[in-house]
Amino acid sequence: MKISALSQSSGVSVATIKFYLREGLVPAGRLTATNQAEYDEQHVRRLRLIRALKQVGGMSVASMRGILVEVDSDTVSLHDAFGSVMHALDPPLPPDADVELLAEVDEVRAWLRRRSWDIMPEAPAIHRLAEALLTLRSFDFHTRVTDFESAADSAEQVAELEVATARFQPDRTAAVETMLVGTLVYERALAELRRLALEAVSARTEPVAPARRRGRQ
Amino acid sequence: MKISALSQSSGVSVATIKFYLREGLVPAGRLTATNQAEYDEQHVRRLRLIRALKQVGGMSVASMRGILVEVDSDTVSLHDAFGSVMHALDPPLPPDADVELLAEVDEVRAWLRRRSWDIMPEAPAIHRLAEALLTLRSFDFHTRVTDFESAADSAEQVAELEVATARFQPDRTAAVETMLVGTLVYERALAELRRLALEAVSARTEPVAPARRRGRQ
DNA sequence: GTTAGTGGATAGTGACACTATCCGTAAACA
DNA sequence: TGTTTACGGATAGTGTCACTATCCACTAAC
Repeated sequence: MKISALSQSSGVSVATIKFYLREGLVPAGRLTATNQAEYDEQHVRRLRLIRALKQVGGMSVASMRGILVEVDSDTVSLHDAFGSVMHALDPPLPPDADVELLAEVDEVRAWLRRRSWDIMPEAPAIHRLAEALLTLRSFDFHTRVTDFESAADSAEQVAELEVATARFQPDRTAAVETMLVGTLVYERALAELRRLALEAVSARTEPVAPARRRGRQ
Repeated sequence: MKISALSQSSGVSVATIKFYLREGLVPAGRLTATNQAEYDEQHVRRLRLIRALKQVGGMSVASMRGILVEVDSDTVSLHDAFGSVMHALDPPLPPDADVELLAEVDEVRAWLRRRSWDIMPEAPAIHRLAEALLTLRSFDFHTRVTDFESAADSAEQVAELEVATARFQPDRTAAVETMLVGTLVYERALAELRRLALEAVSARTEPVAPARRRGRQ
């Protein structure tokens, strides 16, 4: 497969593929001459992944490069690879953490321990969750981690399915790519589900007058 | 309060406030002379909201303007205002929808009907959810809306709390702003929770050897 | 009366994600 | 065999975005 065929089967323009090659998002093809290279299904899959990360995850080229380096590196266990990708997904932590945030982080960690969730102590998601909880509190939501038991149960349920699907993949790279795309796209799906729940609850709380009633779907 | 004081109490630079004023993200102050204006708490609150939308929601100035127009417009009911903001949050739908997507949209709508969720038929979230489900399926996840019953239950639970908190606000603008920030920040929090769940499930599925075991938090 | 700060306008900056062009070479076709 | 097309690789250019800097006439504060 030459570059124009790769462009055809991925829907990405030749110029853009060249750009991604330069940026190291897509591995180079196998050279058959000074100006001819062979690309394969691996490259098509990679371009599909890049499109998903960009469109659904809103990721920048720089952060995709960071993630894809983790995808391609062969760490010892698949779990380690998942972890690296997960940690690379969250933006790096700023070094300045105030007391309030640290206290919240401790609460989250204690909650995780009670749930028997085995998480790396330095997982960025812990900090990001604590941060979000603090922001919520500054906007009048009296939310604590402990209010998330039911949400955690349902997240765990979906996670089982995702991990199973990822582990079912034929090779390691495909497994990590599946985990990555699953993380982001399920996130999007569940966020949209939440928005629908908000609209439904708001409608129930303040029923719409019959005259102006929206048609039911 | 003059602009330098507003800058102080919001942590946003004077130059940036001027920029937001030009862009219509922040309402103009009350002019007391040709070159003097008064700002108040409303402006501080707005700047805090903008920071949250930008940092947590990753929103662009253009989309924030679109949202904030909805926040400031006084529609008839609070529910309508919530709806407008919700619909403005999702990017506008492309006019080209293929058969596959439309079928998925129908499935989502049928599911919503079964759940008795009263949603506007044209809610962008329906399309976005259908889109995400299709993407998941193209990546080996055999996911259907009906797999989200438990997730929907827990989303509904959190939504109750959010709507109650928003309705508790003193004035309409504050209520809509609260709903908006709640939508995005809870989304972030639940996404991080999900990432933790994935790490926990992955660890459980492939236990880490004791020698390399990460310390429990 | 001097100086610092103000609202408002305009121009400039740096990052980002491509996109276009050029080059020497190789493949595909006539 | 010649000619056209496509290739890989390099470099330069483009449009958008979110500020940022500078300038101006003017006012407030010391």
